[in-house]
Amino acid sequence: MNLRAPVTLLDVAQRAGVSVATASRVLNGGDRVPRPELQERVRAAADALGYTPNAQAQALAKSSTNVVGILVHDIEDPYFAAIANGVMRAADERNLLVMLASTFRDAEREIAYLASLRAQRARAAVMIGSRRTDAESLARTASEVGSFLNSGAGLALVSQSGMPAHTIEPDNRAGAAELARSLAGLGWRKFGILGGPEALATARDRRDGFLAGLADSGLEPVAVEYGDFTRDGGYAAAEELLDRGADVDCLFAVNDVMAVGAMSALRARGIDVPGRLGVAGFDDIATLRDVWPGLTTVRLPLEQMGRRALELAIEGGEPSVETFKAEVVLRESTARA
Amino acid sequence: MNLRAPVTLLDVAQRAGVSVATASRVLNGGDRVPRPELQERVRAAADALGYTPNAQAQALAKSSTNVVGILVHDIEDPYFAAIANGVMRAADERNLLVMLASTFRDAEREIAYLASLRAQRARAAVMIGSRRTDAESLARTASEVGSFLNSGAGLALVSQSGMPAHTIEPDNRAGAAELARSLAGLGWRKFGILGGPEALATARDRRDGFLAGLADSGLEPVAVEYGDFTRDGGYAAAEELLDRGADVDCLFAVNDVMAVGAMSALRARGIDVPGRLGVAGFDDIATLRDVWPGLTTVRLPLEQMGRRALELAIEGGEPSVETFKAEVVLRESTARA
DNA sequence: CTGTTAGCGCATTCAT
DNA sequence: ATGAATGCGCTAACAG
Repeated sequence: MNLRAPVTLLDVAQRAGVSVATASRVLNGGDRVPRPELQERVRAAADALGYTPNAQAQALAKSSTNVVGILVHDIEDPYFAAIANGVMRAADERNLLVMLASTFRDAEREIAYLASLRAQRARAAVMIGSRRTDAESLARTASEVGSFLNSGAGLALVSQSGMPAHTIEPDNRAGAAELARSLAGLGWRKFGILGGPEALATARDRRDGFLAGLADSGLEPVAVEYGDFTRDGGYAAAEELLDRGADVDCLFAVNDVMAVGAMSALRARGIDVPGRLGVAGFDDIATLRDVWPGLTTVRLPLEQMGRRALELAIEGGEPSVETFKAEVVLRESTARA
Repeated sequence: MNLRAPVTLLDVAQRAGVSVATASRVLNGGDRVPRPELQERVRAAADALGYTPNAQAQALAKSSTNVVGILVHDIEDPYFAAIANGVMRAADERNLLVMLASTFRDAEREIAYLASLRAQRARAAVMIGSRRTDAESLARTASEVGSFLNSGAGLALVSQSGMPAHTIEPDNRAGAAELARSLAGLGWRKFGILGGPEALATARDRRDGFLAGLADSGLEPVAVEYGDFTRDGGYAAAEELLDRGADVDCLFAVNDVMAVGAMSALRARGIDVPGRLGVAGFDDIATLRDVWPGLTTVRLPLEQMGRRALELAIEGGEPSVETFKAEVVLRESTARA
């Protein structure tokens, strides 16, 4: 009740006329509990004084915390938000506190955050999103990942393989391949691919999968254009491709936000979708399910992937790899007249 | 390097042949630094051993942490994600670690999280989003807020007034009023309002502001329908309003996600926007800027609001109220033929 | 300038 | 069943 009055366990114990040990036992549980009468006395004293255990001290004493970390590239990107949401729900169910960091796609920042989590003695961490395959920074990240693991904490990565930790992989290749076959089945023939940065495994896999799917249908892309893995990247790539005068009838963007950017670019040029050009994306971002024409895409169980990642990170054990299937969702943006 | 080997400051000190105090001084800084030679010895020993300071112990020793908390209703909602992003950027600049909790709109959970932050001795916290004005739970929240503040931590609320802490308020009323006047100026006359839960101040203020703006133009709404503050809420409210056969020519949804839901409902019924019905929202969610027809809305400086909230929370001091202006953004969804 | 020492708040043996 | 004492890892006086 008083201003700035750090009430400690000792205060509570004294007011209740017991030892700190006893107070600790009733307020924390775990151990064999004291006699009912004492319990009440302690509890009464505790909230009379407005006692709040000092989590830092507890952590130090039992050398273990209940905090887990989440690393994402950008929490505003709905893809990451969805996965992070799954991690957070799972954490909440286990009474774990979450430290969330947005790395803004900066490898240095990411490494620094991981180190911070280690300093916090976090119980586990989940890293979401694929890293650029730049040899040097990848090595430095791997090194920090090693230290993290060695500290005894658990770790799981989503969409990033090659690290000695649990891995959750969306089946990007298979999903993209199936999408390609579905699109071909619909009658589309002249495909243009809007790829992401070559350094991102996720972007590469989706492109390659799509290519493989086309091949299955005896087709190959008319054009491939690359851009950032963002809305603006999709917009720019689409413009580029159009400027080059590529003779395409359907565009596949390696993720939904790029696809939406591309649709805006087409609209700006008065190109009707799907009338003159079909458009498809990947992810099935919930927030984008109401765009018009409805975007054909490949659905990923984002939230579940997040949940599972946390479970694996907490469980620890030998590194494992779990793949989550993707499912094609056909909507109006690729409907044939 | 070794598995599960908690390297402590003492280990480093011994290996460097100095005292823990010295080791602490060079590894942490702050104090006057020891002679260069010792510094190197300590640093060398530190990373030879792979030393990582124990943040818990540090916090306990200097009774202060560098963690701040963020409470949002739902991190998947782009509105919250945008504000949280601002908070996180500001935190990053100050080298503060962020604990993020999604309360899933559960008051109990929110209170529990605040208590956890207190237990963690968080330096400050930012609560985003307006709470339901349910008397009892509001009182309990207020109580926990009081405790939090009393613990010496800073606090700032975004979109929630009435608490004895710093407050960031978007100017919902003025923004909605200006939107109403703009729309009226465009020639729209028969307005339907898709309101949010009456218990949410944000939803109420926007509706009331819109009403006031209409009044300024000598108009009043033809119909008002309420729904959840979500995409589905907007969809349902729009259907409801249509089913009642309300004679409207323009719909105002109190936020963008509701507006987008409403647009889908209209589309499902073959109602052209803006041909037969205009539609407007509020927030100017970035992810929705590519919907078609482009959604007329009211832009809020979401990220800046988040940044400012953190600054205020960290600064502490007397509770203040800062209002952020909103700006009408006219797009195709309310264009008159 | 550097080393010694006493807490920080709590969990936990070990006695009683 | 309870209390006393020790240590968790580190910082901050206080000495030397």
